[in-house]
Amino acid sequence: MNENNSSNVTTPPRPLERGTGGEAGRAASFIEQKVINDLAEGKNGGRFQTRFPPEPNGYLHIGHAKAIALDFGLAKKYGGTCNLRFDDTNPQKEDTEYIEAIEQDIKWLGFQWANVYYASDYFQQLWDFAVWLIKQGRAYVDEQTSEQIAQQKCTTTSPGTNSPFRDRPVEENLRLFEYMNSGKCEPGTLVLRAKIDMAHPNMLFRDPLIYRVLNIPHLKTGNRWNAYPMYDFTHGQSDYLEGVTHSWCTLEFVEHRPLYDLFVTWMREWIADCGSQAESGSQLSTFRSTLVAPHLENSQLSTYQGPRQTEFNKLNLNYTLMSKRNLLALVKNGFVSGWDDPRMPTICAFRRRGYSPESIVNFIQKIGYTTYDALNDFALLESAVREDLNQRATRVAAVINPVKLVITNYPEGQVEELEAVNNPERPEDGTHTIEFSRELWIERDDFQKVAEKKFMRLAPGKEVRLKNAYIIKCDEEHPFDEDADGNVTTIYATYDPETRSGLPGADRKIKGKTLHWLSCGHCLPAEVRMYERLWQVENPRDELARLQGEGLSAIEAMQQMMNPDSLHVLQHCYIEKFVRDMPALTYLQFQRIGYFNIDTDSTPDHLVFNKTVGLKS
RNA sequence: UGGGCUAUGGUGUAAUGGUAACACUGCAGAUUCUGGUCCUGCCUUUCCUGGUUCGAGUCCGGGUAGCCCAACCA
Repeated sequence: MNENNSSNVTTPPRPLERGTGGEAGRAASFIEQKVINDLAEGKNGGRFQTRFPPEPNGYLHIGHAKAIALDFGLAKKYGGTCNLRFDDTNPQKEDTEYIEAIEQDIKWLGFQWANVYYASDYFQQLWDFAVWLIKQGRAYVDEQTSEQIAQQKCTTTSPGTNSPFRDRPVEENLRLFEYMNSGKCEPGTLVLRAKIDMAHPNMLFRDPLIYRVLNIPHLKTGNRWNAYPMYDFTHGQSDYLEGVTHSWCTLEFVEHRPLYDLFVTWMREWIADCGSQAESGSQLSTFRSTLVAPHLENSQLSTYQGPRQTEFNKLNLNYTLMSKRNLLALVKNGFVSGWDDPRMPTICAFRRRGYSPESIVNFIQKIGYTTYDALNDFALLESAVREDLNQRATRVAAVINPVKLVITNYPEGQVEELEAVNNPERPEDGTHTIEFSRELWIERDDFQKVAEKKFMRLAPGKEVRLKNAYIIKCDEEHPFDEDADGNVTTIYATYDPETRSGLPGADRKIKGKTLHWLSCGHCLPAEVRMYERLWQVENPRDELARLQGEGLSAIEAMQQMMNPDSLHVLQHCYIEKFVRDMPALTYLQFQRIGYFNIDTDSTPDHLVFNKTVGLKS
């Protein structure tokens, strides 16, 4: 190999500002402002703790990246801690596959958790708390069907009515709650409900279900539990038990906040009550430190004011469907090749597609955090990825729609080694060698039999420069061969030996542009996968709802919205030998075409590339 | 026929009662051995309506529009 070949073919990640907003010139979001204020006021003794709480029921998508950048990003920026907590309260949808993928994606994005917790870690405390609520007369076992319960909750516009089981005696409630968890209780027959207000304007307060029977083994707790707590009865309490100070979530949870606060308040009462029944002060202290935020010092516990939920707008992107449920349907129905199909909005898909983690995080910074339900233009994301890849991608020549070009005055059998810059944005990345010879591949699009008005590339009698090589001129007498259908099969040109890049004669100015090219005898065949948007409608979320409202199934609606041309596999492409042994996911720029990366399917004997995003044109 | 949240150029975001700005998109130009990058310029903005105030995008009232809530999902 040539000495010029640079050793750092894969460009190392640039050091990057990881703060969430607040960089020079950028105002802090309202969320960040609250953190700044809380810390300035010395709330929670100056302690600051967040959590990222995914349910392990699917892969993370770019919407999660927005939450991740906030939860982890602000914790890091302001000296707090962020824990990863799996909200694993529904064993019917959860899988360890997802747990591993979620951890991998968070790390890939460049963030670190302090601890990994599971909501299921607190099942015992939640159970004990529920028992206490029953004893307090604040919870009861209902044995109506879900339809009956729904009917009694009534509609958003009119008050509900009480369950006939609302005033069941405490002893009976305790017995039935125990039975719910026995494994003998038929799922769907009994639920535990909090006794609040069936006429409350907030539907969530109409005696919410807090425990249901599933009789399904749990990833973490196995067969220990058969009755499982619901989200609203778990989330705030988990935050509290962990010592979370700032609990951030998306806007659809705004009306959950009063319930969140209520259950946290009740839990404080329960803990205080347990404490008052303890026999001595030291036991109380022991009890508190075991139960509440075990990692916290007593002094930190004493200043802990409890978690505060704040909501921000989730990420919506045009031409993108984000909900995990629908992404799962795409995978299950084979509409895409998997969770990491490069057309998916998942983190793993963006990784495979060639997006850098920095570009995703930068995009998140740019769109910010507000309480407005925005629909972001995908161009904002593409601009972020181009900005980052322009700095780091290794430039190579690839011809994706080849046509043969013969340099008629170049000696047959002669081969020259020329120098190509790896990245003009980073001279320190060095150069590599390319071969020039009589027969070359160029892009079919770079030649026109009769040049259009603004066409500045190759055409009969016209001059262009071949990148890093010579100025050539297309023959006027016999410029090309064509087949019976008029397709050009070979183009003929002559080169000007004085104009080789680096020679004095190379400075000659010509009208034509600079073309990329490959020597036929010195390049490799390649498969290139070109992607377009998966959806043809700008707002798939709303359109899906609309079509389903018209009676279509989700599958039918998705088929109707899907872009039939979202994937083009180009089998007969050529690329420089330079890339042959580069690792999968290497960031590349195919000069004059776009940013590409090496697919995870690629092998040295069968190179496969994904189009990340095109160059601006 | 209830409750909650929201409204600033085509898109997103800022302006914390005091000159409406930044990025993206689009258009035009300059430079260019990538029709890329870099550089220059341009286009386009406070939902409506009352009020408070010396002064309102910002505060208040009334409209209008959009989103969320009637899962044994999270």
